[in-house]
This record gives sequence, C-alpha cells and structure tokens, in this order.
Amino acid sequence: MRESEVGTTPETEAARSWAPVRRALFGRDPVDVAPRVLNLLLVADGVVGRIVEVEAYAGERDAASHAYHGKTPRNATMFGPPGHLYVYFTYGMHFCSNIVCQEEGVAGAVLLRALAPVTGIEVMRSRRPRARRDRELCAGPARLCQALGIDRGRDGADLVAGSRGVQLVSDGTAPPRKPLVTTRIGMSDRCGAAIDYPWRFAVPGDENVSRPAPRLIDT
DNA sequence: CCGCCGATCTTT
DNA sequence: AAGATCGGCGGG
Repeated sequence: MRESEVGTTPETEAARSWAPVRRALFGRDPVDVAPRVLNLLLVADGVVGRIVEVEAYAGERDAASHAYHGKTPRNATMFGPPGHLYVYFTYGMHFCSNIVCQEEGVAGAVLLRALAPVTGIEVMRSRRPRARRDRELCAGPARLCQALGIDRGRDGADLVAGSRGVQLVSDGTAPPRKPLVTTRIGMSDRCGAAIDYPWRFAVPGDENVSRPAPRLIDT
C-alpha cells in the first residue's frame, strides 16, 4: 500500500479503509492523548506500522521531558502546533519520534515506543538486518524509526495532513478499553518524582511491546 | 530470558 | 557529562 491510497475504498472487507485523524485529538494533555493513539497506523513512504506502545511527556511540568528546561533549538517542534512529528537524535546514533500535543506554544508529546509491522515488512527487514524475528523490527523507539526510515529530515512534518511522506491514519480499530499502564522506560534519578508517573501505555498482549512492564499499574 | 557493557556524538 | 537506546555477549 502507498500513501496515495489513504482513504480509498478497499477491495475486500478485510482491508478496511483508512481515515485521516482529527487534529483536535492531539490538542490537549499528552497523558490523555497517549492511550488514545494506540492502534492508529503510522505510514512512512508506504511502510506501515500499528502503534502498540507509547509514553506521554508533559513538557515544562515533567522533569523527564526534553522541554522541562524550556524551548531550545532541539525541542522547538514540541512547542509547535499539535499533530506534528517531533524527531530527536540521541546516544550519538539513534532517532526517536513523538506526536506533538497541546496547543501551539505549549510543549507536550507522545513518544512512539513500539509498532506492530503491518505493510512493507520486507523493507523493514532490509533496513534492520540485525532483527532476527519480525517482532524485533519495530519494538523500541529507535528501532521503529529505523524500520520506517524516520530521521531528522521528518522533524516537524504534519502527521494529520500528511507531509514529507509521513501520516497518521485510522483503519477503524479502536484503542484498547483497558490499556497496559506502567511507569516510563529509561528514567534516571534526575527525573525525581516523574520516575513514578504511570505514563507508559501499551496494547495488552501484543508481542511487539518493547519491554516487559517495570511496574504494573491498575490491571 | 536477563543483565552488563560499549558504541558514538549531540546537547546543555 | 549524560542521554526518552541498541546489540552482542555471557550466564541461568
């Protein structure tokens, strides 16, 4: 499937049509947005994955967020309009991607932590030759960027309108009623109380979720 | 499956 | 100086 086919009528009932998402979905608190983007599809130049794990980062009120110390050249996209892609470079070799939330001027984002491969699996394999199993193709924030070919060049792209080959769409699958909820991955002491915020959300039982829960909330 | 370690370079 | 990570290696 290609991006140009977004919204076209499916030929079979199994292939449901893809609908754009409303920007209003993102124009609010990332903690509310995060569980609602589960099961949406991320398209990048025709390669497609279903979002199965995310984390919320609440900007200037969240010590774990890149925006905690205010706006900088690196995190500027997080302060921009909602529904755009914030891509950052880390550890000297990896890219990670987020959906920008909140109204323009207020920082907030949902980190994409894992996808279930849907379309273009051969392309994903060629981009990630180290992956032994398909479940390793998109299980991790940097891995999914590699598999979908997402790098700094897509920072700021509009995921709602679809720009620079990337778009978020829905195939009608609702988010899980009871998402898996845990604390976030990769927090250090520097984050203080934010270490314990239950802001990681995942589709229960999905094999592509990046790691087991460090700590389970609710269930 | 789990834990440890090194890679690699931008950002503050 | 540390980082919203990953892959390889060794052990259970």
